[in-house]
Amino acid sequence: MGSRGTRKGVVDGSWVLTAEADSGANGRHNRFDEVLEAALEIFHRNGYAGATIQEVAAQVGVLKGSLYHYIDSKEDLLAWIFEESDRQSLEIMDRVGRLEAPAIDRLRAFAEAWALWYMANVERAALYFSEWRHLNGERLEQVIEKRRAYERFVVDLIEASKREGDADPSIDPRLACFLILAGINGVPMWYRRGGADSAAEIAAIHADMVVAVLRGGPGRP
Amino acid sequence: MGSRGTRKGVVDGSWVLTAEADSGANGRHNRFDEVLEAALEIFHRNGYAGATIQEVAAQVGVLKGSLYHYIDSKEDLLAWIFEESDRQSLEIMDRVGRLEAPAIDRLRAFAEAWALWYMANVERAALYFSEWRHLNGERLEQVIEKRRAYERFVVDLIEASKREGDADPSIDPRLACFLILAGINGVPMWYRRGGADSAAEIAAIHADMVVAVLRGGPGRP
Amino acid sequence: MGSRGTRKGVVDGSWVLTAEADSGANGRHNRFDEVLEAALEIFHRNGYAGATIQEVAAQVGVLKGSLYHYIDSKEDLLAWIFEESDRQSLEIMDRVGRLEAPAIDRLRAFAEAWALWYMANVERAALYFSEWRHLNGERLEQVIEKRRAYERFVVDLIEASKREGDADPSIDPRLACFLILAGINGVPMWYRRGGADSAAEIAAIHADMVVAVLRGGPGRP
Amino acid sequence: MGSRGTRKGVVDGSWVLTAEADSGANGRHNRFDEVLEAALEIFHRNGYAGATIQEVAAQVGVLKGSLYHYIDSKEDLLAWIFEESDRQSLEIMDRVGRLEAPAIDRLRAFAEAWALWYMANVERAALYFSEWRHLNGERLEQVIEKRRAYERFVVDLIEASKREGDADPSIDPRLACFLILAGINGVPMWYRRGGADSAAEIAAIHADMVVAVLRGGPGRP
DNA sequence: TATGAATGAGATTTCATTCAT
DNA sequence: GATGAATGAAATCTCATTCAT
Repeated sequence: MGSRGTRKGVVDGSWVLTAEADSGANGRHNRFDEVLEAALEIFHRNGYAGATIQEVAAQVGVLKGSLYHYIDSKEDLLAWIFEESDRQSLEIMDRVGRLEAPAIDRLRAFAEAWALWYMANVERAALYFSEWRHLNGERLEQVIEKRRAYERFVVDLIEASKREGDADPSIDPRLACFLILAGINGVPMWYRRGGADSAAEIAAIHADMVVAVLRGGPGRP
Repeated sequence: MGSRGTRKGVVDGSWVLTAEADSGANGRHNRFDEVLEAALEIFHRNGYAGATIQEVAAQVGVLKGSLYHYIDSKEDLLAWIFEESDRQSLEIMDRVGRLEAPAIDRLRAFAEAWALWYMANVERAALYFSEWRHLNGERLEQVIEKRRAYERFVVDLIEASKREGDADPSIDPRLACFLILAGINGVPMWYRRGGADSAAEIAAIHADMVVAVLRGGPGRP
Repeated sequence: MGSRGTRKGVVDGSWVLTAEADSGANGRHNRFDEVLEAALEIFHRNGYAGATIQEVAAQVGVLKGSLYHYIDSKEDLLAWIFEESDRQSLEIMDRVGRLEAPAIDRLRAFAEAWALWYMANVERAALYFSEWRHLNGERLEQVIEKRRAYERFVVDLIEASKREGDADPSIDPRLACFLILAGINGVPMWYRRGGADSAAEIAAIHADMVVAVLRGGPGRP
Repeated sequence: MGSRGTRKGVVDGSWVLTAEADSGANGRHNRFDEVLEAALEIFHRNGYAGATIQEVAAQVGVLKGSLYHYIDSKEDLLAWIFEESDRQSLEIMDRVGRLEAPAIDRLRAFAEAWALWYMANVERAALYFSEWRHLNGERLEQVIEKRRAYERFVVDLIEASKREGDADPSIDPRLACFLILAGINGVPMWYRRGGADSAAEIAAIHADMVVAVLRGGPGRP
C-alpha cells in the first residue's frame, strides 16, 4: 500500500494525457498536429493499411490533396505518430530510471506507469504495437531498435531484482519482460475510457500480477 | 505440479494443433484448405487490409483469378478462417464445460487451454483478435455475438468461483474475464514456436497469474 | 373482313409457335436445343453482353465448362439462335411470296404475319433486332445481308402496290418498309403473352396501320 | 396542314436539340457533361454491358481511373444519362399538358413531339428504352415508376378523346398508349440524321398513324 | 458427356500522389 | 495554403475458355 503511494509520484504528471492535452495547452494547436491526431484516430479505427488518406483529410476537414502540404507520404503520418509515441515511452523510462528504490519497486512502477499510459492513450498505444510493420527501410529498423531498448531496460530491472533477492532466480528475464510490455496489449479490446473500472485500478492489478509472477508466488506450489 | 498433470487431461488432445496438423495427417489436403492456410499466413504477415489476393494466390501456387473458384470475395477468406477459429474456440469451452471440478479449477483449466491454443495457433489466434473489424454486415454481428458468448462463459465461471469461496468477492468479473481472454494477446509479439520457453510453461504461468489475481493473494497487501 | 379470312391462310401454320413447339413435337428435344433455348431466355433477360455463359449453363442444368461440348464460343450461341430466326423469317416471306393476290394484300398479309410471329416469339424476335451488333466478321456481314434481303422483299411489294394503283405514289418505299419491319419492335416493352389483347387483334391493328399509311388515306388532309 | 402549323408551336423550342446543343452553346462545356456525352455515345454504340469504362475515358481523353472523379460507378453514368432523359421527357409532357385544345389534338401533338425528340436524340432515346434493366435497386424502381407516369399521361389523353367523341369508343387505351410510345422505337434501326426523309416528315407520319388508329379509320371496316 | 479446377485477359474500382491554378 | 482535376499503378473481381479426369 505504501508502495503504491510512492508510485503515484511516478505516474503523476501531465504525460498521462500528453498527446491530446499538450497541443491544446499552449495554443500551438496548429494544422500539423490536427493532421496527426486525425491520422491517429483513422488509423486506429481502420488500421493503417485499411485507412485512406481521403478519410484522414475528411477528418481534418480538407481535401486529400491538401494533406500533402504537411506530409510527403502516407507512411510519414505513421512515422510521425510513432515519433511522438517514442517520446512518451522514453519519458516513462526516464522517470522510472530516476527513481531511487529497489529494482522490484521500480519494476512495479514501470509496469503500472506503462499500463496507465496505455489506457490514457489507447489509440496511440494500440497503433504503436500493431502497425509498426507497415513502416519501411530505416524507419522500420529504428522501431525495432527502440523495441530492443525497451526490452533491455526491463530485462536489466528484472536481473537487478534477481540480484537484490526480490525475484525468483529461476525467472526467465525475457519472458517476464514481455509479460510486462505485452500483457497490457489486450486492453484496447475491452477498455473503455470512463468505464466502471478506473484506469488506476486496472494498472494496479497489472502491476500486482507482474510482481507476483516475478516473486514466484504461492500460486505455484 | 501434480495439478498440472491432471490439467494435461484437459488440454491433452489433438485439438491443440487441430487446424494445421489435421489436414496433413490424412492426405485429404484439398485445395480449399490449402487456400485457407495460405490466406492465414499472408493475412497474418501483412494484415488483412495490407494483404493482396495476389499474394495469397502466389502462396497457393495458382493465379489470382483462380482463387475465385473457391471464394466469392476476399472477405470470404477471412470469414472462413474465422469459422474454423470459432469451431476450435468452442471446443475448448466444451471440454472445460464438461469438467467435474470446482469452478476455480475449471477457470484455471480454461486459462491454460486458451493460452495453449493461442500458442499452437499463433497466426490464427492473432488474426482472430485483430482483424475482425474487417468483416461486414451479418458476419461482423456474428463475431461480436461470439465474443459475448465467450465473455459470458468466463464470467459465469468467475461468479461461480466467488460463490464457492475460491475467488476474492471484490473481484470484478468482467475485468477478470478480459484479463484471461486478452492477457495472452500480447504473446504473438514475442512468442516463437520452438523457442526456449515451451508453450506449456508459458501457459502454466498465465494460468497461475489468473488464479492468483482471482484469489486475491498476498500479492495484494 | 373477307380479306382477313384469307389472311388466316397465311398465318395458319405451325411456324407461329415454331421454336418452342417444334422440338417438343417430335421428341428430338435434345440437349443442344435445350442449350439454345436457355441461351435465348438468358440473352433476352440480360442482353447478350450482360449475360454469362454460367447463367446459360445454370438454366440448362449443367456446369459452364460442359456447355463447350455444344458450342465453340459464346458468340456461337447467338449465331445459332439467329440462324433459326432467319429460317423462320424466311418462311414468312416464302408463304407471302406464294400468295396469289394484289401486292397491297400481300403487304398486309406480310405485316400481319410479321407481327404475329413477333408476338409468338417475343424473346427471339427482340434479340434478333437488338443484339445483332454483337456478331463479328462474316456472321455480321451475313446478318446485314439478310436485313437487306428483307428490305428488298418489302420494298418490291410496296413498289408493286404503287404500280397497281393501291398505294400513294408519293410514298417513300424505304420509309414504309421500315415502318412495317420496325414498327412492331416496341411490342416487347409491353406485350405480355395471354394478355387481354390477343396477338391476332394487335397484329390486325398493325396491318391496318400499315395499309392506311400506304394508301395515304383521309387521315392526311 | 394548318394544324401542323400550330403543332410547330408545341414542338418549336430549343429542347429538341437540348442536350447536345445546350452545353456547346455557352462554353460551359464542363468536364462532367463531356463525360456524360461520351458515355452516351459509347453506351449507344456497344450497349451498356458491352461498353467499358476504358472506352468512355478514352472518348473523354482521360485515363479510366480519372472518370471516378466524376462518378462512383459505371451504373452512375447510366443513371445520370437517364436523369437528363427524364427531364427532357417531362418537358414534353409539360408543354403538351399546357396546350388548350381538344384531347385528340393534344395527343397528336404529343405523338409528334415524342417522335421528334426521339429522332433529335436517337442515342439518348434508344438507350432510354433498351438499357434501363441494367439499373438496380431504387434506381430501377424509379425508372419503372416514371414509365407508369408516362403511360398514365397518355392513357388519360386517350380516354379524354373518347369522352370528347374523337376516338373510337372500342379502342383499348393501354394498347393505343403503347402504340404511341413504343411505335417509334424501331426508328434507330434505320433513321440516319440528315437522311432524305426529314425528321419532321417522319414525325408527321407517325402522328397521322396514331390519330388514324384512334379515330378508327376507313381502313377498318 | 460431364465435371471442376485452372487460366489469362480484361473489367471495374481504389487510392496515394502530383500539380496547375 | 487549399483546391480539384488528373495520373498511374495496383487491387479486387469477372468470365470466356481450356483441359485432365
